[in-house]
Amino acid sequence: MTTKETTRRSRRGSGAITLRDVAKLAGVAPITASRVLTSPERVSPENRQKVLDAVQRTGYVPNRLAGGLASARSRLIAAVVPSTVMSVFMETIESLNATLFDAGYQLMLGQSGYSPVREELLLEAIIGRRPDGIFLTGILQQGKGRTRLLASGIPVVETWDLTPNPIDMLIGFSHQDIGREVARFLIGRGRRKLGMIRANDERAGRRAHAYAAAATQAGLPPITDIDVGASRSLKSGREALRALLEQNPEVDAVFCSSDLLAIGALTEARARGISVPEQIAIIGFGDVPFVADMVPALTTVHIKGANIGRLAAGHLIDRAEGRDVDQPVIDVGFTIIERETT
Amino acid sequence: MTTKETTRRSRRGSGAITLRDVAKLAGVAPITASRVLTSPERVSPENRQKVLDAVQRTGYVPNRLAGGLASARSRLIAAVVPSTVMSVFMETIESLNATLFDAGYQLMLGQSGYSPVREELLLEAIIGRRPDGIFLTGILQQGKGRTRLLASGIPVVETWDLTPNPIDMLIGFSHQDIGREVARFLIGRGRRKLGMIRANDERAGRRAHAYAAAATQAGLPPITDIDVGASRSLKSGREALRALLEQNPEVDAVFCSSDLLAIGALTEARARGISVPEQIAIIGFGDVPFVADMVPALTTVHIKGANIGRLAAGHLIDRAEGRDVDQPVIDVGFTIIERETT
DNA sequence: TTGAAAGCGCTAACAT
DNA sequence: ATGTTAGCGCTTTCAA
Repeated sequence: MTTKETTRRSRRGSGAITLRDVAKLAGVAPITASRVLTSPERVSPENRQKVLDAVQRTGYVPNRLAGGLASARSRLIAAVVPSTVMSVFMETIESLNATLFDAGYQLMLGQSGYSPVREELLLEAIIGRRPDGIFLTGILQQGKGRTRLLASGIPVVETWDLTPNPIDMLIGFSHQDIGREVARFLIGRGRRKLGMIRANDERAGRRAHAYAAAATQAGLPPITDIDVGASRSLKSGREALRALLEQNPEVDAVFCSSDLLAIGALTEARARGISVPEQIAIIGFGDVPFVADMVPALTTVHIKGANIGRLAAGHLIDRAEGRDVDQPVIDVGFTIIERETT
Repeated sequence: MTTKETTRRSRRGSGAITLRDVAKLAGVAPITASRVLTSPERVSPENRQKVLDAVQRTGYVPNRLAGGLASARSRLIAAVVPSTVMSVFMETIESLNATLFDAGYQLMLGQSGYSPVREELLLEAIIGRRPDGIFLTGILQQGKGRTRLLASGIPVVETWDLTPNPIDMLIGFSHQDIGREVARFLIGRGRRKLGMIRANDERAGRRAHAYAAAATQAGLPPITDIDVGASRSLKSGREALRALLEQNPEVDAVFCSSDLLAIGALTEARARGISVPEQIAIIGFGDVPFVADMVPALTTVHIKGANIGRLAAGHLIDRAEGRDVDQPVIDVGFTIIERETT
């Protein structure tokens, strides 16, 4: 009775039920209760039942902050995306999240907003949470962010791109190949005056370069390239087609850096009575869910976004659980889906 | 020299730089280093500088798991959305996330996938992380989830709906009012045979009911209601319009439960040579970014999604920091934006 | 203004 | 199979 185990302490704490409470109620040591929840097979059926009953009765929900701190495994995965609204990446995030959740991991979402400054801050915030893995949309070439990530030792998977020197794991495809193949595709269908409408992000830039190079290599005149800046809206697609036609009225094919821009171009073409694909062929990028069912259905470059998410989740989980990843770099490729606009 | 401070312990720990390391390097106590990072004004300029230097030199990133555990403030906010792909909620999530990030909070994203079972599991996983606040898309009527949330004591904001008995805070609008006003809007423009195309979610159901009731009340024949199930694709919008016309060839106005369904209906109408708005008026819901610039531009119900996110973040942060929220329930309303399809 | 001590709630390590 | 002990890395409390 003079022992201190019933002593008031209580100047801190959230007041929530703890593992201690559960263990006390079940009449076992805290570690036994802990084992019931993490490796039930290592506890006798009787004790297991007692603990589970206590959990039920108290409505106990384990504090993963504490668990993560003690075990150095947060079961948190962080994902960085440039943007979430109408973004081609969300399919990837959705499957990433679903796969992670089923394996007992939680997703933290960060938006870099296409800004390097913000990305820097974001990475610091992320590392502070000690996630078991980090998912990056795109790749991270040199810079402070890359250094920090490397130093953190946290498993990283870069995606939606390819690079000879990934930080760690990589699941993507070649933007250069896409640009080249789209050019060949259009040329193969008799197009000769190629145009491009694109947002000014780095990946779209690489697609554009390869596209232009392939055109030149085929002996065509230089492509007409319209940069819409940061905006990826349907509206800027419309405006861009207008600008494109002004610069080069003879253009007979346009590669757009996103489906939304392509729909904008398509809309503008229709508004001007330009027939697609007869006078102008239009091809998008991303194959967002609804472009297949429009009239005319959009020809576009399909990326298996959900697949990227699933693979990335698998890799990250493997690494988090100490398993080796046999194929740390995967090229998931792409497909040009021909529909009615080419 | 016989003190234990230099004793090897090292059987645990992640090996990362800790506050201890920084403090040692700066020649101060850990708590002083801690203060530099949380309340710098309480530390002398000299010590402050020494600590900041040490942070720089070591590349120290505070472990927020440990901080959260010690302070009972995780600076984590959890958000539950039904889906992320092409979803009208993403604008809300984006502004929620941005506002939270600027205030030093991190967002955890959970997908309920429109399934109550999954939602249940998700809530348990979320509560386990001890977030400082929870953002819910939609409202949570009775059920285990609601009970658990209430029991957790975590601040909750429900959104995108209204209810007389919110769990805690609420930022939304009335789906019933929308249904009624859309009906009145169409009737006011001379439409008499109203149709509805909708996904089978509960909120769309309430809009549909009010819409139907308003039609009946105005002395119109019963509306024709097409349920597309769980699918919200453009394709199902097309199929739905087909079904609608089969059931009721005379229909002269269609209210769709999402913009994507509306675009589907629009597409099908065009494919069949039905002129919009002359023969059929079409109105959507959500006002996703690009429907304003299509041809024809879609008439739709606009919700200030970004506003909901910002307000919700503000409320959650206020509550997390112990401030009172003077307007825990906010009706952000809606606007019918008339464009070219009505 | 600074620091020592004592935890936050959990789990790894080492017994038994 | 179960328990004891000692932390994880930080912050609160209390004292100087």
